Amino acid sequence: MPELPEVETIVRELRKKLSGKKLLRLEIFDRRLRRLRLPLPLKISSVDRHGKYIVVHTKKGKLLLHLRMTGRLRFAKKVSRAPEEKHERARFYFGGGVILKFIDSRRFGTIEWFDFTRYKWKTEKLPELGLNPMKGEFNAGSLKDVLRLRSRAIRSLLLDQKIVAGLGTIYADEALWYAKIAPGRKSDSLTDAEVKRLVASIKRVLRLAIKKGGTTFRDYRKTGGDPGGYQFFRKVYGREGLPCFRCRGKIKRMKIGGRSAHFCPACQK
DNA sequence: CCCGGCGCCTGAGGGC
DNA sequence: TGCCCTCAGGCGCCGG
Repeated sequence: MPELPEVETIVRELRKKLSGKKLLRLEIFDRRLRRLRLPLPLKISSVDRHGKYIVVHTKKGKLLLHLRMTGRLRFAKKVSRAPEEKHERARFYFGGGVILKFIDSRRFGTIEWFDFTRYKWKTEKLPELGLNPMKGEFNAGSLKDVLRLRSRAIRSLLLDQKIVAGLGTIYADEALWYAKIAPGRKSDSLTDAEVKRLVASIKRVLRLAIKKGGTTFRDYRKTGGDPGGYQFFRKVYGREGLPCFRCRGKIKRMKIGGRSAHFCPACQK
């Protein structure tokens, strides 16, 4: 599941390879993407991340990609005419013989084009996002403010992209473990000290995961096909029944808000 | 407005 | 070995 660190890793690779290049041609293999139309050719000015969205900037508009669950981007040198991999959904051809494949077995991934001439008066279509955890705007004060407005399980709030942009199941669980906060705690019950720990924990785990190139649990790969490395540093995600690295308690898995959360009941309070 | 629940999808994995 | 069932989970949408 690509979350902020995985998307950031991909964005950095795309930025390096695509900045200044021209997108010449687009091939669509999946009916779900058939409505996508681009004013080609398009010169790529830069590549950015917004939460879990990949944003490709051009003068004419923005291309928004979301990998959802199983989406992958893979650079290729030479390709045959038909889709080469089982789940190749689209293919981008750039100048200089650079080819980028969009592969997505579950088909939840999206590619959207926001044309500047049109989206100026249709801004409501752009995804609405909460605090950016990699920026200074994300601090104990700002997080406390949004957490106090609600009374839901903290785990559910952390997954809400309108509250904090970029966390998914893996890093929400990891951050709560570092902060020693139980995932089921009501958001408005957190003390100032706990919110402070949570902010530090989120920043810490995201930074480490970016440094490791993300978590490869199943589908995620970098654009060259290599796996990330954070899975070797995991504290709770996917460690059900194994001993807690902090207190030796047994890691538990529990449904919270319909999604399974991993945590240590002994040391997360 | 807010929240919980469902649907979208397909492959993996468990039970028998 | 093979079949069937459940589960995985980001996010949009719907309805209470």
